[in-house]
Amino acid sequence: MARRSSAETKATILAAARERFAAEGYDRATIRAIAADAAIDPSMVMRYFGNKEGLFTAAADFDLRLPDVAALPRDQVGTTLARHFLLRWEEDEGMMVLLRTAVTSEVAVERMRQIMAEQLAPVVRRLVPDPEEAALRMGLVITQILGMALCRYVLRLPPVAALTHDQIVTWLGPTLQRYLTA
Amino acid sequence: MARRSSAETKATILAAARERFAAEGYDRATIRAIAADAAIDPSMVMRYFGNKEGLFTAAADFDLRLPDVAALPRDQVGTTLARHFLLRWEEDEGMMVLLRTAVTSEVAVERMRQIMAEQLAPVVRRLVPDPEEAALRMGLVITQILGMALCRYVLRLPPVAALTHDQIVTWLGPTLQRYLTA
DNA sequence: AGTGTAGGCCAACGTCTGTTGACTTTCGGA
DNA sequence: TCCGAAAGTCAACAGACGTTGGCCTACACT
Repeated sequence: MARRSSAETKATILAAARERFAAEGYDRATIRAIAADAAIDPSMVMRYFGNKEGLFTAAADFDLRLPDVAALPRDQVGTTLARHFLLRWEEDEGMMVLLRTAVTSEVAVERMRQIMAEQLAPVVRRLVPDPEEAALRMGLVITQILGMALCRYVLRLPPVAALTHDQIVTWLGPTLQRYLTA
Repeated sequence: MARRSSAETKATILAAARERFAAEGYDRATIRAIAADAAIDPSMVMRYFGNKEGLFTAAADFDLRLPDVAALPRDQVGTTLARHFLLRWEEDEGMMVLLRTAVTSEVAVERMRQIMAEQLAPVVRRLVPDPEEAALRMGLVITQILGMALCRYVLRLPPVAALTHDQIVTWLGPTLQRYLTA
């Protein structure tokens, strides 16, 4: 049996962890199950990631890859942002990991605040110079974005899951536009 | 030691369960902890509610108490709904129970779908007669409402938690108005 | 060929969980 | 006064979990 390299195994475990955390949340995603998915012994997970929290931290790391919306025509900010987040949710499991786990784990909430502050806040601040108002605007935007993600990908509420990409962009775009520029 | 009646004990357990489920979610809210809060033996919980799922079902039962928005002036639907949900979130722990647990438990999701269908759908359908369009409108509304509740009460994101009631009504009202009537 | 080391496995630990059944205590009605 | 049902306690079960330490084994380098 060919033996895997350290880096390969680590990547395999991480991929399995991301899937499990995204699908089941922190508590129900057991190390034993993740190890089984990766076709490895549970003790290897500990070797590479220290403990469960370490594994989670590695699995919940991601980049929003936000475009510089301040460079766009001002009236396209809302729809552009809506479309961007929609694609991002569907291609990066890390975002789902964080949303699912943040509800039960204080560590995950802290990580979410951090990502907001580091990745979303600077972009918003380029649109809204006043810091206090920028915080307000960002807060409103995040409620609508996370609300859509929650209902569509986590809860899978039928009327929301049935929406097409174009419908979502058409309806959420103006909302985000108003929250940011009105 | 004065002995409690069956109904009293059951109510005490239920109150403790609601608090624990709302604060910690389904998995972390243990029967032992709930029983301790109610100053009772864990086995009594089983006696009164059968099993953990039965206890949860009882704790997650609640009424949205939606007003008949179709009777209002049409342009006040959005703000009225925003204000109503805001108050409802803050006075009924049952809603928090369901939101927190729905993220990890399929049973809770099913219950949430049911409440939407039974309590929210009829109200929306009085505003939007066409059933297919009513489903679309309701879906949009629920994303914004749950998104706000998630960010404010569960994740406690600072910019969202800092909002006043009036700010929320002022900003979310027009959004809901557009989702329902535009 | 020999050997050190990195990758991997196995068995077990202590703890916590939901759940069960048998036992004890209280109290209201015949 | 007695007695049976109701309210409550106690101890234990079986399973799952995160985590640990010891042991094996294949491979690269001398």
